[in-house]
Amino acid sequence: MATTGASTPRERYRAQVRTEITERAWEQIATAGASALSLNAIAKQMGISGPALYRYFASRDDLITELVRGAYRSLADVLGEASSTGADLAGLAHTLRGWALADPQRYFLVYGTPIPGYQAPEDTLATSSEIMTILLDACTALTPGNTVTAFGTHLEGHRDWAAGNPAPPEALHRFLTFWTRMHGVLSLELAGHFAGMDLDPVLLFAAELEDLLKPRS
Amino acid sequence: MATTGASTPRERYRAQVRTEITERAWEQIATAGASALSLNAIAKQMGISGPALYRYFASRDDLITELVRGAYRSLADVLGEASSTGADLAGLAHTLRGWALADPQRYFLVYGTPIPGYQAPEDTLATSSEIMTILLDACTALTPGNTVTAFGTHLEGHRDWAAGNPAPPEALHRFLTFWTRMHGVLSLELAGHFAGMDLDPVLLFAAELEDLLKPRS
DNA sequence: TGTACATCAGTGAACGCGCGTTCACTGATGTAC
DNA sequence: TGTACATCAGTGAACGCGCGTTCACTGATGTAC
Repeated sequence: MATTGASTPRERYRAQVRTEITERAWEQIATAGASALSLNAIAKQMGISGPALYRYFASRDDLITELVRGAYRSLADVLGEASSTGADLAGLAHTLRGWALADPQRYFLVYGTPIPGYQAPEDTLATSSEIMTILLDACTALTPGNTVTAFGTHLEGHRDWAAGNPAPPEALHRFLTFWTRMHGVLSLELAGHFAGMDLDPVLLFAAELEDLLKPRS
Repeated sequence: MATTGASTPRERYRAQVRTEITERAWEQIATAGASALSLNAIAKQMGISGPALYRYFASRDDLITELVRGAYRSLADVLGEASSTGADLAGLAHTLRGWALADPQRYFLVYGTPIPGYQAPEDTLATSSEIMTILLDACTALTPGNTVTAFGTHLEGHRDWAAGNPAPPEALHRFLTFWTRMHGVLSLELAGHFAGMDLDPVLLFAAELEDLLKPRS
């Protein structure tokens, strides 16, 4: 929760209205999906005229960009918080799951179907790295004594994305496995693909996590 | 490739135009995403007037439904073909990957971010079962001698979705693991999340597949 | 084979709608002296 | 404390646009005798 420097009444008011706009925007996304986001609809819901929103966001794209930024930021914050209070990889996994379930459309805005042509703002790359770093460190804490896999060896030669993180190859491999497996279970669960199957998604999640935590051959 | 009963010239013509409409629709989805699908735009691209499309599809939703149906059908066909020519679980995995890479937006239409409020047509449930059956059988062929997991035991009591398939609990568990892990790698790859990372997605896919094929403890 | 009729693909005008965005404005809030 | 001025949030009218969909129609294709 980064504190803004706002201090004058006007600045506080502006910040408050901006916040309300983004809240309404999230509500709308949850109801009809990100592509149905409409500035006029948000204004109507807030009881103000459409053009008034242009005092707060330069365009519709600008608002979406802000939402994307907020989603990344929120995930980085929640994982950072968990990690700094001692959570290990299993704890982070449950934090991630809680964050995803709290607002599925927020999860999908970041990790779901990309809108062809839409480019995420550059500064989300930094937040994305922040998230990876937290998870990668948790993987490093878990790997001592593991055998290096073939894929781990590949990664050792292609580790630019790890941004200087000294994680050993086993940790790099485990991080990717963690990411893709958690995403696999979560995204199918959130998309409702297990809905008619009468199975308990949390048990599947737990089983995948347990397998992930085992020492690797 | 189920053969339609069409025989008169008019029926053949109709089928051909319907096909062209869906082809243009796919092109448009690939360019701007499923939510941007516009009947008028398709008509313009085909050089005919907008209302003419109503001879072929009752509404925009009807067209989308047809696309969804086609996507499921196509995957079931391609997996069925592979399976009936002797492919094992690994072969099916590569078939799935090939199908997904051939048209990412088609993959996402089925397994991607759901559009809140949109209901897939009921008959896709049958095709979905068809897909599951093929994969489940391949899992069954792989499981003899494996230990039953806790999650496998849970599934034994919640196997209605397997539609009478006599797969043992280990196979049920392995099927779900197969599904979520493949989806995890594929959907992140197709969404471009590995793009800036300079790693080879096919190696990650292969590593996950290899792990999946190992006997389970 | 030729004529009379039915079918049906495609047209063009029209409908109401909601969208993003601009612009000149009013009126309230804050600032300077 | 009171007045003069500047800032700026919000309004309402207007813009052009593309959408899905309907309707009465024209003209070509197919069918029946």
